[in-house]
Amino acid sequence: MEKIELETVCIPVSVIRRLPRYLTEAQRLCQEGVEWVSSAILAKTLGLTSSTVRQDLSYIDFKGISKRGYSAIGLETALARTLGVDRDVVCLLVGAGNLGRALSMHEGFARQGFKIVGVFDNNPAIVGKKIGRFTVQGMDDIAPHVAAGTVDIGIISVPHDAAQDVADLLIKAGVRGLLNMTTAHLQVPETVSVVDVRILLSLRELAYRVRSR
Amino acid sequence: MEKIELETVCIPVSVIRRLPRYLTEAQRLCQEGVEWVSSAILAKTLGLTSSTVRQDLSYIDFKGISKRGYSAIGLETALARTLGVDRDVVCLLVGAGNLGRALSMHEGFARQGFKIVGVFDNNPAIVGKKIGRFTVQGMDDIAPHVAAGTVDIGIISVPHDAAQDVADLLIKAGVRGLLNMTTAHLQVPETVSVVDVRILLSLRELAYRVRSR
DNA sequence: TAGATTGTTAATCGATTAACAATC
DNA sequence: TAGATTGTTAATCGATTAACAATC
Repeated sequence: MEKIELETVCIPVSVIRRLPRYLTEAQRLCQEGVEWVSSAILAKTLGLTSSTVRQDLSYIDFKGISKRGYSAIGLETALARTLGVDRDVVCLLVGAGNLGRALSMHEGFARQGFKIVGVFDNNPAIVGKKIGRFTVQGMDDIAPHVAAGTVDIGIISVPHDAAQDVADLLIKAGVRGLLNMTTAHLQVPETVSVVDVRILLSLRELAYRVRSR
Repeated sequence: MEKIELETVCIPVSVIRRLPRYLTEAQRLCQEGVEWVSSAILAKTLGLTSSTVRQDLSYIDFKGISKRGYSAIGLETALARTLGVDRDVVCLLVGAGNLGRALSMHEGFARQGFKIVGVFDNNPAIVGKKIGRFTVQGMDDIAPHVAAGTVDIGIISVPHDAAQDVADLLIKAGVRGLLNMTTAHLQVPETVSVVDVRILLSLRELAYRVRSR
């Protein structure tokens, strides 16, 4: 009785967080016409050790070559495949305050394959208003939008106290990934992924570090 | 020959990152009139284990009480003192694109003690324009501004390729802490602290996690 | 008092780094 | 060939979790 091992190697979260940075750097190197890059150079550029770089890259389906290093193009291709960069990621944005507005108008995201397809807010004074190329929609419009099944990610940029309700609503509608821009901790079922971007907490961390010297 | 131990306990970065979250929660509890909170409840609310909570809180100058837990007010006070929340943190913002504009107009930061005192950009088409209550200044105005010695933090929200130059300029002017909103890795001397907020990388991480299920 | 909850020590877990044989 | 650089294993480091005596 043999076991067929379906080599779906699980990539640790710590590595996943760095892969996009290698991709960005590989793209840059390709643009500049650089053909080969060593783990030592990559490490220097990204603030890592060469050991970490080699460990990380061992997770993707791509091999370097002794004495030469990694092919920039090969690296870019393999990382893009691993991260699924070829396909657009469809996002909904909830919360049309200053931050939400900035995110919805940020061309950088669209250029990198993150397409915002709807902006929502619960404030009647804002609903119906134009923000860049979007017309702000009410919260009731979220569910039908998600129902189409094309939405990958919900971006939450509402006040702290509204965050959990918005998360619940998005999850109920079927969204499986949340980018949490609030200071709240979101309680979600196992099937849903959350990544936190907490600018205020980062500022506090920084303030502490600057002062304690 | 005795050694006098100056108990300046160094708080690990992992703990520092969580302290602001305890503070936010303690403030909320106080507002709601809650007097006592246990490590188990705090853990539940913040998505941690009670063990982690007790370990973390052991670093601040404040003790809980067996059977009752932590006094919400005492916790708030001690955390505020540890994090230096009483004093305003003075920030400069460099890069008046969508993101920079949003940050400069975000009242939440000011309310939490982070005062932006100047917005700068190298684009002559933007310099002199009004953004909220700010008039965008040119890059040459940064150095004299910092020279006054009151600036704690520089916030960098410029394109990837300009990030390092801006960091160098801010550091040369005397800034000791940088909030990096770009995808670039900043090379800085040991005396300077950097905290990264990389929204695009967070989006990529999330996209990967949503897809690999 | 009995029981709940802390503070702290020890055990576990995972991530990073070091080391080195394989190899181009 | 000699030397540089990879891929991978083993060692280290640090963070998280478990356990439990102290204690209110």
